[in-house]
Amino acid sequence: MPELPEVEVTRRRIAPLVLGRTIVRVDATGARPVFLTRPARLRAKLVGRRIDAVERLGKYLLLRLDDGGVFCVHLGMTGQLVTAEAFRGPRAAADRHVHLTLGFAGGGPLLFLRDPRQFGRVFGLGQAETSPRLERLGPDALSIGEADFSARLRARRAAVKAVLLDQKLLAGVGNIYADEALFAASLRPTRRAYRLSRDDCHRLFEALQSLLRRAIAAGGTTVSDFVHPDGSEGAFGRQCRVYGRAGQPCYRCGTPIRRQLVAQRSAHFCPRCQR
DNA sequence: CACTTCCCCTGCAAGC
DNA sequence: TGCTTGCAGGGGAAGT
Repeated sequence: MPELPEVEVTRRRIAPLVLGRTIVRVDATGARPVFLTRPARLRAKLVGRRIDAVERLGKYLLLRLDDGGVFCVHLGMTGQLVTAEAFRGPRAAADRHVHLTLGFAGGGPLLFLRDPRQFGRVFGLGQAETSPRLERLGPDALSIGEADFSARLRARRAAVKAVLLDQKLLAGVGNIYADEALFAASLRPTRRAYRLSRDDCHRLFEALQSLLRRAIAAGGTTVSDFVHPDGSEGAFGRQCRVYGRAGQPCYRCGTPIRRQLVAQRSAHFCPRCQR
């Protein structure tokens, strides 16, 4: 599922395709839950606008428009922002999971939002508009400093896994990278955040930073449905140490990896290496 | 306020 | 084989 690295990879790949281009076509298929801004209104906000910047905040993609507005995209769990070359079997027009198509002036490629489970969300903001969804977000996981990270973690009593997943605290971390970072820092997902030592926080911070950067460099993780805009897959999945490995031996000590629900989400960890 | 539980949606795997 | 059931998950809303 797209987390910070996958969204960042998507941002880097679509930026050269859409930057400076003017949107001339917005096809939206029905009133799906993905449209926080209804299709007709979204069309009115986007058609004729030029894309001046492609930014990312946590797991949100922000396409800045030439009138000061912003087109916001969250890929949810199975969302993909892809061009026509990503479609191998059914063409885009016949794909019932394509909810939005953007066409650009001057021969730019079509950009499709495809999302089978429809947990993704799109919305448009006018120049003076703000969104509580964006305002709620904590600092981006790649730009936060260690002192702020530690202070925020230790202010919470919940399980450290649940805290890492809380976007109000830290934006961008999802289930895969939370599990992998906790493994790299030798911390159990169930540890209470406020009981972490300075050294625990230090190791977790370093593990998370390193992990996110390596994942971006590898093109993200293809678990579930994430693909690049051209349909190719991320290569980081092969580097997972615990995620999706329940019952298989820990790469460090051989103990079977355990899966346990934490905050209603499956947590994967090594019961021997992580304390 | 802090934290937990439930729910949206579809594809896939497991069970009968 | 073909059906049903359960599970996966981001994050908002409702509940404790």
